[in-house]
Parts: sequence; C-alpha cells; structure tokens
Amino acid sequence: MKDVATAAGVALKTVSRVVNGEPGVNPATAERVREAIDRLGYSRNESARVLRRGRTATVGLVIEDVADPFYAGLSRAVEEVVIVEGCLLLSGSSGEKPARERELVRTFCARRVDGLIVVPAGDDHSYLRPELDAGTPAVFADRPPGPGLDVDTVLSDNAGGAREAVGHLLAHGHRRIAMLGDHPSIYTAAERLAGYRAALGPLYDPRLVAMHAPTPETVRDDLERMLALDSPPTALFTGNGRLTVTALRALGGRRMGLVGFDDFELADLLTPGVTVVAQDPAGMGRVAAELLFRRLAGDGGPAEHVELPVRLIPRGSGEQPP
Amino acid sequence: MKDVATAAGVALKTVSRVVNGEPGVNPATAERVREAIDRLGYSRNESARVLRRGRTATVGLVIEDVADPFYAGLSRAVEEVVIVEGCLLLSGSSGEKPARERELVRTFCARRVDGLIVVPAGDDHSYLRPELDAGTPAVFADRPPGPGLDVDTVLSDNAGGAREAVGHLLAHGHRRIAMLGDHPSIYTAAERLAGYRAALGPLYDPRLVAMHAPTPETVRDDLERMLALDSPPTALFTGNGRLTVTALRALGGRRMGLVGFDDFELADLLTPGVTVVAQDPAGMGRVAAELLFRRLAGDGGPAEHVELPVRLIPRGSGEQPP
DNA sequence: TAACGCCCTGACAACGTTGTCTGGCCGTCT
DNA sequence: AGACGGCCAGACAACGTTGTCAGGGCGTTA
Repeated sequence: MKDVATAAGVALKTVSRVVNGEPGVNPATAERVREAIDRLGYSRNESARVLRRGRTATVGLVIEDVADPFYAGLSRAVEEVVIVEGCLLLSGSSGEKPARERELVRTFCARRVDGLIVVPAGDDHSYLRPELDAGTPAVFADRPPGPGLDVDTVLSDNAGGAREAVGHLLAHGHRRIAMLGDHPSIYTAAERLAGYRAALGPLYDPRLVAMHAPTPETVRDDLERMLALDSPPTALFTGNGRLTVTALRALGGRRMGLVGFDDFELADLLTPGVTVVAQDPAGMGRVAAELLFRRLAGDGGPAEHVELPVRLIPRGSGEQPP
Repeated sequence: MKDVATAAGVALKTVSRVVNGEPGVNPATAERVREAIDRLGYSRNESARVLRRGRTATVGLVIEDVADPFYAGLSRAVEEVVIVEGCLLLSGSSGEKPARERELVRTFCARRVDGLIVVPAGDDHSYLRPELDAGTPAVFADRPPGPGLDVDTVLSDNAGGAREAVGHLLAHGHRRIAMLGDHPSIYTAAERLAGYRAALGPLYDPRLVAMHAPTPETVRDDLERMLALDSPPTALFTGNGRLTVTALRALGGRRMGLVGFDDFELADLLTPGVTVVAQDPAGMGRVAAELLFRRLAGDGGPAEHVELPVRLIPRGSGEQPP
C-alpha cells in the first residue's frame, strides 16, 4: 500500500480510502490510485486489516470427517451461508477424537475466528468457556455440548426418528427387530437406541442390540451371532448411514426387513430399495450457520435449541414381511 | 500479552519468549509467566503474528463442490497433509463457476495463504500470474490451468482410463457403445471423450455421443434418442460418477453393458455390480498437497506434471454380453 | 475583504506480535 | 583486581492496515 501511495503520489490514507470505497476522495485522485493499484498488482493484506479492525470475517467449522457424505452436505450448506455473509470458512475434521476437536477449536480461536460451528467429538467442552466469555459465539450441530455449557444447538430428532423406524417395522409385522448402532457414548447413537427401546417396549431384547464403532468384521460377527439365536431377528434397524451400508454388505442379499438411519445416495437403486429415516444435513448446516450469524449480528438472547424433523422414506426394504 | 507481562511483572518480550518456547528465560520467570497466562486465559493473536512473520501457515483449497464425494475425498486427503505440516485449510467451492473460482483465489491471496491448491473451473488463469510471481505457489489438481501458466499439476489418466473402459466393453463383444459425458469445455470430459474415440476407432458414431452438463431429464432424453436408433447401443460408457448414477436411474433396470468413470460407494451392491474405472481422489489430494509443501520448503525446480493411474474394477455391468 | 464552512488530503498513533540490539549481573580466567 | 564472556531481561522498531484529527484550498456569505 505504501508503494501504491508513492506511485500515485498520494498519502497512505488516501489509498486506504480508495481501497475501501470510503467517500471523500476526488474522483480523479481515486482513478490515479486505482491505476497504480492495477499496475503494481496490489492486494490488501487481510492480516493487517484484521489486526487493526478486530474482525476476521472467518468462521471455524469442526466436523467429524469431510469425506462422510453427511458432513460434506452439512459443510456445503454452512459454506453457502458463510459466503453470502462475506466470510470465509476454516474447516477441520476431528476424526471423532476429542483431543483433535479441542486442538482445532484452539487453533481457530488463536486465529480469532468470528464464530464457531462445532460437531463435537468429546463430551467436555469447558475449554470453550473462555472463548465464549470473550464473545466468540459457538453453535453446536448434530450433537449437544457437554454439561455446563448452554449454547445454541441444532439437533435432529434422533429418538423420534428411531421410534418411527422401529414402529414402521412393527407395523409390517416384525417382532424380532435387531439394532446395530455406534457406541452409545456418541450422543446420536444413544438417542437412537433410546428411541428403539421406547418403540419396542416389552419386545426389547438386549441380545438383539450391538452398539460399538463398526467395522465390516464386527458387523458381520454381530449379525451372525444374532441370526444364530433361537428366535433370530427378522428385521434390522441400523443406527447410521455407514452402518446401513456395512450391514447390507454383510447380509449379502439375505432377505431381511431393514430400516436405516440416514439417507444415502443410491438407496433407491438397490433391490429392494432401502427404507430410511432421512436427516437433512444441508438444513442442519444452514440453520446452524444462520444461528451463528444472528449471534454475530448482536442477538444476545438465551441459547436456542433447534430440533430438526426427520422423514421416513419407504423404499421396499422396510416393508418386507417377516 | 501486554496484560500478561504486567501481571507477571516482566517485559512484553519475555512473555513472547515463553509463549514461543524460546531459550534464554529463567525457569522461575517462565513459570511465573505461564501462571499469569493461565490465570488470564491468554492466547496468542495469530493475526498479529502473521503480520509480523509473513507466514500464515494456511493453505487455500478451491474445489468444485465439497458435497461431491470425489472432492470430499480429495479435501480430506489435503487436510490430512496440511495438518501434519502444522497448517490450517481454508476451503471453498467454486460450483463450476469461473468467476467464483477467481473470487475465492483472490480472497485467499488477500489473506496471504502460503499456497494454493486449485481444481479450476475456468480456463483462464492469467489472474494468478501476480500471485505466482509474488512467490505464492499453486498446484492444480484434476484439471490443468489455462494456457500460459506452467505450474505443478496432478491429473488422472483420463484418456487412458476411457480407452480402457471402452476396450473392456469391446472385449466383451459390444460394438455399439454410447458415451454420456459432461460438456467438453471441461478438461476431464474432453480427455475422456478423446479416449473413447481412440478406443472405438472406425466404430465411432457421433450419434452415440452426448456431451453436456447432465440433468436427469437430458440423460433420459439422450438415452431414449440413442435407443431409438436403427442400430441402438448395447453398451454405455458414462463420463463421471454423477452421470453413471443418473444413467442408472434413467435405465431403470434395463439391461445394458455399462462402465462408468469414477468409482462410487455401493457400486458393488447394485445388481449387477457396476464396473468402473476408479480414480484415486485421496491420492490426488495427497500428491497435490505434498507437491505444494515441497514448493513451500523451497523447491524451485521446474513445474511437475503428475499423472495418476486409474484402475478398472469389473463388477458385472461391464461384462454383460450385448 | 474577512470570516466561515466544505471538500479533500495527509500526519500520526495504534492494533499485537517478533527481531534486533543493548545493558546489567555474575562467575571465571588471567 | 581487572577484563571478559555468558545468561537473562527489556527497550524499541517494524509488520500493513485503519481511525482520529488536523490542515490546506476554495467557494460562499456577510
């Protein structure tokens, strides 16, 4: 900028005014400055600007894994809102590791992001307290923060969706319905398990439940074990998209009632089509981002807790008789 | 930092030394400083640090769409490398719009990213020249830059993969092989078309080729038109993952030889399994990021042009007889 | 013609760091 | 005992921008 000023024969401040479109500059002078800017290929140093103004126009996003379609959709929606607000997105994947989540948040804060959107991996977020007190708003998406932190959250109706899924299988005549889910320390997994139990009532049988981080092997073993029971399951409820797909592979064409939590591409093209309870990742991202920008705009009201509805999409696999 | 200094009764510079783990500080003093840091909840202002040191430890990534699994995988791989190098990732989706791509790059540069990884949407990148001259390295992935720019690139063997796909169908007895592809102004689409033509040789028939941005409607219309020909196609080569899926829906179970460019999840679970030419999005991201960091480490050699191999995965749809 | 006000421009400080340089203290060597 | 060197600590400037304030030129008014 100094060079531009020298080249155009004006003061630093005048260049600053032109660059920022501030009023009170003679059009002819402004033109000369712009010409010098073009000639020198100058572009404003955003770091210095941030330092001076205190706002970075940057939002930090912590998710579990960009390569997971659910979070990819969420990211995209967040990005869309962030762009409209003239900001940029810093994003990182926690890989479901609390330490990494914390590290990402810490790094984002050191870079003075204006706000945070977090899909938490851990369940202790007391480390966020100083940042929140310092005025950096945070919105939690998909999962709530640990105890003691009352911030905006956007969650899906996990329990309700699970109830609906299991209810759907019950309505089609199934009585022995198994559940495969992620480890219950993950909020969404626990909620979906709760919905599953609530829907089953007295039909609940712990031998038909397997909750842990899934791999193709564990899923195969779990299914084999359950199918070897005296009264084996006739239907299966899978607790997330990855599990649904893994289970489909493990079943290898074996006919079984199936409803999965989370929609996924091609669910309609399989035979039979896979019945799912669909979440709305884009909606979740959009709502979270909008909430964040409302805070950034100065909304100091009490923390909001949005619950997004889910939608059962029958495609065949959930409508098969026992 | 000033407050910390006052609280600990030392000079600013001493705090700076402690924060950065620089030697030459009395352990007792350092302890006092650390204690003050904890008490005040201080965290270094990265913007000021960047301003002073000139390195942002940030890399900019421009892709087409995070929600596309191919780019999501690429993103994830880039992120992985970036993290190891202690940097953060600024990312944005161009949505295949040259103007947006340019805007993103401009914004990233204004924030003084240390380097750029770009999946270009447009074909004129002269606007990058000043940044490159200023020492900001850029790596192009998936598609090369426009003419006049000689920078590192990482591409898949698009033409070779297409040749292999079509050759595979020929080997299984097909002679009328159609191609659905994206608009040839997109580099990868043009390359794949070239590979298709090369493999077909005299069998090439322009009536069996449709190249444009796909929607469910255009794909359906294209297929209907081709199937209504006197000698309709018995096999189909689809030029990217989205097209493969759209075509599968449009075919609606109709039996036809099919090989798609790009692998996708569940391709193995469909009946028949979908034969594809698989790219390696993660490998592409990793190689691009590694190339970038080599430049950042000072490698000033001539631009590198990496071509990644692709891999034909037979799953059934490409092995059906005419 | 003197006073006033408006428009444009510029000087200067400040944002929070870090690099450089200087200085005080203390132990050791000659 | 004087000189020297090593270890700590601090003063100061600089990074590139923007907010504040002051000032020069010029037209308008009394």
